[in-house]
Amino acid sequence: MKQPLHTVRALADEIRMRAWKALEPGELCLCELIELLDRSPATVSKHLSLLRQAGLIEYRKEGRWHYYGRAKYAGASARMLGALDRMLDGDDAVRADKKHLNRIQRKSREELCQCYRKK
Amino acid sequence: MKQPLHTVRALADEIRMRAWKALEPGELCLCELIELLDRSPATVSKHLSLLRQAGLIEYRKEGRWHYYGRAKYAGASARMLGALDRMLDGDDAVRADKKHLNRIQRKSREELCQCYRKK
DNA sequence: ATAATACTTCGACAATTAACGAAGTAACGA
DNA sequence: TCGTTACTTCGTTAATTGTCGAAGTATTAT
Repeated sequence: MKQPLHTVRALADEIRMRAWKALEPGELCLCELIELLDRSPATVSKHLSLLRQAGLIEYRKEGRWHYYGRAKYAGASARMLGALDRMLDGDDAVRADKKHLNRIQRKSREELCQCYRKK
Repeated sequence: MKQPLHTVRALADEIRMRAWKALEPGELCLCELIELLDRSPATVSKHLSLLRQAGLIEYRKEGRWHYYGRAKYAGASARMLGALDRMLDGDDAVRADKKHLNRIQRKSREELCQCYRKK
């Protein structure tokens, strides 16, 4: 039961499912995900660490920035996750996130990460 | 986000994932699932009602017995659930359940459903 | 050095969920 | 009709999970 359950549980949360889907085209910096998901840095960080524990995403540090991206999947996992991607393509929230992410990525680094200075 | 999340959440529990997998070959009576999953009737019934709300299983009544079986899936859902089935095939707990279920199904109706008389 | 930035981890609290006994319902049997 | 059986729903309790502020860490800037 271990691995499939672990994988499914990791995706069984709105924030984590949206984050995972947002990483389909490529890696993102945490600050972009914070802005996209509209949660505190601590919360987003914790969700991503959960996805990481499940082996669904990886991350690399580049100076101060932490980039998260999908892991490589194989076998039945890959097929399951691929099918889930297709299920999510039609979803309203996912499409809203896509638009939102486009706007976010047009911003500069200075405009982003405002979340740390906001108060 | 609605449907895919609903589906994934329904499966994000050990008992429900085992129940769902146990229904792959065909429908089962609740008392068989109670014996298999080793939980109280109330607990098993509630888990199955959750799977039903997610559209993953259906049930029909035949006299006093309630038979649960998988729903028909289509499109990306079908592919996702099919891949999940393959992921689960290798799992130890799933294989133990298969053996256990074989033994359970050799029992008569009178031997089964002892769970209601046990105390 | 010192200060700021971009995060993560910790600790606390609130909300959600799993579990089951007890009470309720529907079907069958005497 | 009255009891029994097979189950569901309800109500409570315990455990888990989501959330975020505060404190901690690593990296860059001055």
